[in-house]
Amino acid sequence: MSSSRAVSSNLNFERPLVTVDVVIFTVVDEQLCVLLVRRPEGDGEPFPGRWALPGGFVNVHQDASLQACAERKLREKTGVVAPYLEQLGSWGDARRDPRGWSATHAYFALIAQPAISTGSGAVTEWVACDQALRRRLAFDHHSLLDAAVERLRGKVEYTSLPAFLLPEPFTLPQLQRIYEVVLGRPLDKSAFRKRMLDADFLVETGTLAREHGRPAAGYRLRDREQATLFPRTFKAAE
Amino acid sequence: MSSSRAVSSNLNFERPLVTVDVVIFTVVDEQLCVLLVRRPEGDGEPFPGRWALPGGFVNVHQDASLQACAERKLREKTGVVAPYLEQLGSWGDARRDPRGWSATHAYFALIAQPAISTGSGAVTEWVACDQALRRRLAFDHHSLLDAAVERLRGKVEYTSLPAFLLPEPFTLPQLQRIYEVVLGRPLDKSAFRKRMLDADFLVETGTLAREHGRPAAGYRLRDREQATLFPRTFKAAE
DNA sequence: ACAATAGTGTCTGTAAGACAGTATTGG
DNA sequence: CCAATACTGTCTTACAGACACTATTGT
Repeated sequence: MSSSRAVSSNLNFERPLVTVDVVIFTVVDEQLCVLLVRRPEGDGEPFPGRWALPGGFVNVHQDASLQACAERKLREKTGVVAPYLEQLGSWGDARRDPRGWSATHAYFALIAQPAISTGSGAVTEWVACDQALRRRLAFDHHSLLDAAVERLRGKVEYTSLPAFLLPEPFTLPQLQRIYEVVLGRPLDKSAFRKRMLDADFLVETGTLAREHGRPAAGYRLRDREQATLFPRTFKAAE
Repeated sequence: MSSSRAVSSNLNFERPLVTVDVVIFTVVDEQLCVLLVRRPEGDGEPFPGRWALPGGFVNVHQDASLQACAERKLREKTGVVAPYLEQLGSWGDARRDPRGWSATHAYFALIAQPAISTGSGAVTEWVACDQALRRRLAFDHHSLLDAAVERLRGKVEYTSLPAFLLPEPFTLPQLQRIYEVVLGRPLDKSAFRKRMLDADFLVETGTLAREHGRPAAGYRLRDREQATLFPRTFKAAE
């Protein structure tokens, strides 16, 4: 397609740089964490040594689509193949990258556990979200991360999204903990259980023993492709 | 910024084409409509003569940002300056444009009325959404339009978005009609009014006379920058 | 007075939150 | 038996929906 066909209309104008960045969330020690990578120190590199979200240029010969590009970045950094992956939005202007007018396509991913923290050569680190937002990140990655956290927090109020942060099978008390971690407030056990089970997005898979106390029922997601919407938010807006 | 500074890192790879498309909604005759433009017939133009969403290449010298670019497209086609404008998402892959790997940033706008239907030279038309989705549109614009309609329909269930489709001041019965048009089902008057007034996003501006019957109270939006979220959807999910 | 439209009051059903209760495991 | 955790039942409250009612205009 992009090879030989002569096109008479004028395409000889300057094109922006096109990148994809991925905000990868997981939960470690009951804390919502995001994956950061260190920018290289090479000559001419923007923001050398700064922490940044994993990402990079779209390779028009390697990447079939933006989504495929995001999946590639995620795979390269974490080894995870089939995560929950959702487009977050795009950020593009003349000044966000010193190398020129650039537009980045941001995705956000929810994965179960840092399967491999160090994949390729780059230095990567899981950082608690609140802490990551206090660091001086490269480019406008503070904005991207902020938007991602806000979107996640918002959606947690009325979707099953947090279930994608847990390895399967999981128990309802575990899931409730995740909700509470992301929302930053406690939830009522009875209401939580009724809500999850009524939404009918979980499949029971047997009983899971824990260290102490009564074993809990194990569950997995009926559909790992998309989240379920609840008819209401958790607490009425005020 | 993009001028003279020598950068040693290698930027000599092929860059995708970067465009912005805008899905512009309005309501005409109690129908949700979208603005379409006819593709030019020139030699080498993709999809000559087909209907498409208004949009075009990002001009790195003219557009300060993607959002500014979308506002420019909207202004050029409709003359509208300050609409509700929200990013919809991005579509990018190797095949959507025959001229090469391209990525488009889609926005969706809600405006009050086709102030000027014909701005620049291009042929433009307001088309009812359902009908537009049955036409064969250029590029992957069917997908973009479909996503925009779905997003709008979805958000109408729990946000004040439809208010941006009306010229101010408007009345509650008018607003309810818009909700019903977009949702495609009738709503209860009492419940609707309670919900709108409780959400506290409207400001009363006096009384508006109509052709027949009792005059209605006029309202305008307290904040034209963003929509208000309701705590529940209109009808419980089933 | 009547048509037409705007706006209100009242009842009911549903579901979330609060919270106390019961159930099942290991030591 | 006790600690610890999982799960359930019951009561209350909030609010959306249904629907009948009242209010205000023009003719």
